[in-house]
Amino acid sequence: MPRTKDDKLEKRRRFEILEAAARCFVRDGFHQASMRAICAEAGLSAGAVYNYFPGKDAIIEGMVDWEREEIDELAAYMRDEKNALTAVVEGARAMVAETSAEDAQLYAELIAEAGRNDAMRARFVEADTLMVSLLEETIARGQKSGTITRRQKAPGLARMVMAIYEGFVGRIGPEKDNRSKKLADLTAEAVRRILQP
Amino acid sequence: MPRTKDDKLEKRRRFEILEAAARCFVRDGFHQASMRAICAEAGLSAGAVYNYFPGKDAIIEGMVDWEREEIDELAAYMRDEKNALTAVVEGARAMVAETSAEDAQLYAELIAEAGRNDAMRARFVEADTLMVSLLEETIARGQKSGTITRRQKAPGLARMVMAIYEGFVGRIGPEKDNRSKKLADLTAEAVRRILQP
DNA sequence: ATTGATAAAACGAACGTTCGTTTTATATAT
DNA sequence: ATATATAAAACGAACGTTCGTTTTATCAAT
Repeated sequence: MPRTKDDKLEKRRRFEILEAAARCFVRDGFHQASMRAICAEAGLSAGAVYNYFPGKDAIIEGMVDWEREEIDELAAYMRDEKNALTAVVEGARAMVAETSAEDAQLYAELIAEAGRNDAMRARFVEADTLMVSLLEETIARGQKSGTITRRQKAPGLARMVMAIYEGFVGRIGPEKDNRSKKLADLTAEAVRRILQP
Repeated sequence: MPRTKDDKLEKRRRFEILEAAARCFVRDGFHQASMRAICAEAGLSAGAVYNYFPGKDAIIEGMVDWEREEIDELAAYMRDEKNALTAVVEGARAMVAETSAEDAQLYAELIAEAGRNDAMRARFVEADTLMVSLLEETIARGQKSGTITRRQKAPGLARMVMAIYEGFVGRIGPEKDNRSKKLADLTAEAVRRILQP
């Protein structure tokens, strides 16, 4: 009898490879990290890794999808929070607070890559649009209930919030003071100033 | 008797090579752009290029210094403008308005590279610190004269402005609406909301 | 015995860089 | 003026390495 294929094992292996690759990418960048290094980090041989992914590009593309999961979590939180202003302000704070230096670096790599790799761009813009839509929706809700200013339309406000959030994530790198709580507080404060009536 | 060395030519050639390299880097990224492609783009042979730069790393590092020049221009404008609030708001607007899609892409590459290349990091942080200091100084001036809110200290406000500016530069990529005037207007509006009393 | 998973070795292609050579331009000597 | 000497500038083939990937051999489990 043949050895039976174990789906659980396959999922776990794929995830382990992606995690190992992420560590390599943070350290060396997408195109300086070698497949050899990724295989070594995953504790597997080249042949094994190529059984789980068709090539390096597929591994790189796998990095984008993690972002989607975070957005889904954020969406769940923001839709549960009744006060729309609080939802956006605390959502932004949490997103910055939960971003490690490694996450920020990987995110920077993704942005750079999305600018010139069509497959990555498509996935990245998709996630971005989802995020902006979520913000617009929540902000419009707040404008209706009066907790958020009506002096600017929701799409414009959403883009401001998005810029602030991404801008502060970008600042995790240069700021030597690594306590991201400070940055998260500033994020929340800035978003609140933008949105409050 | 020998031909004398032409300093003018040397400066110009170096600049031409950096410009050619920038086009390649925008198209392919720092580590996917080959020296061959850069040489071809510059219209020179490999040997010629290596007469002007010791290697690829030196060319990559040359990219950072352009940022410094922009900051110096901004500093000149902000120090001339008497109204500190106007200086910061319009400075931020101009910086976003004058950033092309190619500039934004190159900037994204720089950020990613600075995160893992020590030489680049040092140059990048230096420019970043200069920019934050300029903002702090101008904001403090505005707080003294009363055109800028005193509810938050200058360092915090400076970091908010910085995040907004960089956040909107980052949005040049994902936003399909390429007219950056819209983004520049949003930038100015957001900065004004953060700073006004 | 047969099948799938893994390891290890090997592949051609492309990389950054080097270096011996050729071309180009100019200052002097005739 | 012309010819010559000389250094700057550019060329481009070739180097050794390393890349992503493929092939081959071995192991473990049915």
